[in-house]
Amino acid sequence: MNNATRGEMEVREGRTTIVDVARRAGVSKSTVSLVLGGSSLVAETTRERVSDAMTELGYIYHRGAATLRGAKSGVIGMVINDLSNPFYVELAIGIEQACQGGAYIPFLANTAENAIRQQQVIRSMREHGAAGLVLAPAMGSSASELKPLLAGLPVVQVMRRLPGLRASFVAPENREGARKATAHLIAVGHARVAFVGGVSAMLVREERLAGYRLALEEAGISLDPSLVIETTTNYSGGGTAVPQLLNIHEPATAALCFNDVVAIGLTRALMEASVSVGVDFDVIGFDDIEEARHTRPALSSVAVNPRDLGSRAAQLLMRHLASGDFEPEAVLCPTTLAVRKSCRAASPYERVD
Amino acid sequence: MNNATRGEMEVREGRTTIVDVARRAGVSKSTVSLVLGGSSLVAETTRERVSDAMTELGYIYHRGAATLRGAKSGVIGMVINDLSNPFYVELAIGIEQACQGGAYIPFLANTAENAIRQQQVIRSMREHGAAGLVLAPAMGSSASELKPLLAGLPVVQVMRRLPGLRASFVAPENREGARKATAHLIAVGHARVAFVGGVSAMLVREERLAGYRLALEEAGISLDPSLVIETTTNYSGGGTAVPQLLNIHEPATAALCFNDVVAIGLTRALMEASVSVGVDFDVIGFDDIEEARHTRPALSSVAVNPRDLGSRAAQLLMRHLASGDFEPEAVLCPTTLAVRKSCRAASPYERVD
DNA sequence: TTGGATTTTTAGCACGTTCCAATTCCAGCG
DNA sequence: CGCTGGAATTGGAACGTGCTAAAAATCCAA
Repeated sequence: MNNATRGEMEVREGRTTIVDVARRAGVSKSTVSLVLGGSSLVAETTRERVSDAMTELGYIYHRGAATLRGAKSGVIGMVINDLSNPFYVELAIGIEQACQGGAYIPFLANTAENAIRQQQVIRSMREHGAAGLVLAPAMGSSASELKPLLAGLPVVQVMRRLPGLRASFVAPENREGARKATAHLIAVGHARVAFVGGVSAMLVREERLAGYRLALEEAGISLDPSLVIETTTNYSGGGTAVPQLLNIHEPATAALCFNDVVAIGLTRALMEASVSVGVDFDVIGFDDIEEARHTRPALSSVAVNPRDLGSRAAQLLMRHLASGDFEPEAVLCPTTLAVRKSCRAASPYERVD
Repeated sequence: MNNATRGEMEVREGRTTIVDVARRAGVSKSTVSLVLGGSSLVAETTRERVSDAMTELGYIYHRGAATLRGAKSGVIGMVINDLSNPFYVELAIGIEQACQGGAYIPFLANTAENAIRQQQVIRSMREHGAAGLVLAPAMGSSASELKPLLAGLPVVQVMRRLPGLRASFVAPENREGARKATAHLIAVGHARVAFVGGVSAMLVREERLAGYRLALEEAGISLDPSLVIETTTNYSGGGTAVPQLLNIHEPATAALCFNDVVAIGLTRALMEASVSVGVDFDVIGFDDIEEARHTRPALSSVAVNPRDLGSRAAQLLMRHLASGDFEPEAVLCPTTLAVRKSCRAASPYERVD
């Protein structure tokens, strides 16, 4: 058996290439390339012969070799700050869904709120030729450290905006959502409404707090700084606020919380202190996570719809990619107030369940 | 201004390459390559000069071009069946953590239990040169459809095993966990213990059911088929089981559930039917998700520790990659029984909170 | 059959990197 | 001064794919 005939049978050492397929199908590699590109220049019978050869040999397209020639990779990177937070998981799923059927496949990486890791991950995505990025920036990361890494790459920021970074931005209407919720609490009769959760360094909190202030102002209620309470943003954080809400001269009778997790923590602590939430004290959260529907009493919340947010971010990115125009754009997504048992209802916000 | 001098100043059109860096640093491209590889063959001063040139030009390594020469990409793919399930998110985080500091960066893709999408995603990962895969197979996918796609690629399956696929496998000790939990219910005095949730097609359920059977057998209790109840695996599924548990000749007094979500649904439905869980009726779930700690009464559960599972899967994959030996291996992770308020406690399982 | 128009296929180069062998450099030695 | 040998650097040849210009094949009407 000589080399020539063995060449036909032999399973080639390395990866099967376009040339192997071409040999098997009895055409040139260029024809195979045309088939891969779905060109109409190739005859139906030839196309089939080539396709068969590909499946027979288990051919796998080599994107690295393609990007070498300047082809776009078809990958968009999702760089997410905290996957242990269900909110951001929903966001990621929204991005993914928007990519369905489109020309892009999304790959997800978690930075776990770690700026160093965020750099690694972005670098790695670029090295692999990602066409664009949806970025939910990690806490403590700055525009200056990311600028050189992101140069020339279309980026859409979600939820958090890095001041100084020239890139598109998609976020919920934090201010308007907080205003609506606070106004609702005032409308059902509360005069002492608190704002609970988060620390002052957080940009998102500033926006929500601004909405809270605006609603008070509109109702002619002057802001009492002792009713704005900073806490850690977890279950226990909500609990720690209880004494500051109740053990004061004029106790608060309602609270808008920075997010649902804080609100749930607050609710539990109030119930344990024999304050009946939804009757003696009204609570509204923010984000409307899945759990809000399942706690007792069910938590009212400003619904942000993270899937929608993710989906819009992805769509914006794909628009940038399709047009080649990376001019930054800002998209604000409307919020809705979901009123449940944890606060009183009144028109136009009736209970949703 | 002639071309030669302009060449120095000009910002090159496309991507900055290793050659641009070499020119800037006044060395050959080979030297730059050596610096990139961290070779000890290059003098310290030269290395610095090259590094400076790289940052000045904003050079980004082109992995595609590298893999062309046979270099490994340093990427491992996590193909996960359902990211809207917190359990699998934890699993993914475990994989990620195990990769920290290692030579590999994990990229995550969600298949949403969709076999077609799973194929696309795996194909895409291979096209980008993933060195290996951690795969949590989508429901309804089969070994035969994946075999050609996975040929030659080291793969570690987690949680679910595709019969017929020659690949490593990492899973919790489902059988032993279910046995322990059932034995505990029997030990605290129950004679009528039910198994609730899932449908018979699910392999994982079969394993857990086997452990349940084994515990009954060990206690000399004969299996009552009417106490093995199939339901959908969601909150409402647990609720539908209540009549079948209570409206029979000898009602069940305890239940081991297929997973925590079913168990929580069952608990709610029982409480609404005025059956006090943890007093009149004992419930144990499976997986020990975060929510188990937060529902009232807190849910007892067989803790699977998904992070550990993910981390072991990643470690196994990296061992395969390092050794080049892809001989399949099976790893079973021990489970622990976390006893909380939803069932009675007894030595050696005292309440954990 | 012929000439031109149209369809189909081909050969060859470019891309950014790594590997290999070859070359230069330099200090130390006889 | 030439020689040696190790350290440092270099040039060139791949690698697998996409694109382009051009060759080849086919078709059609006269």
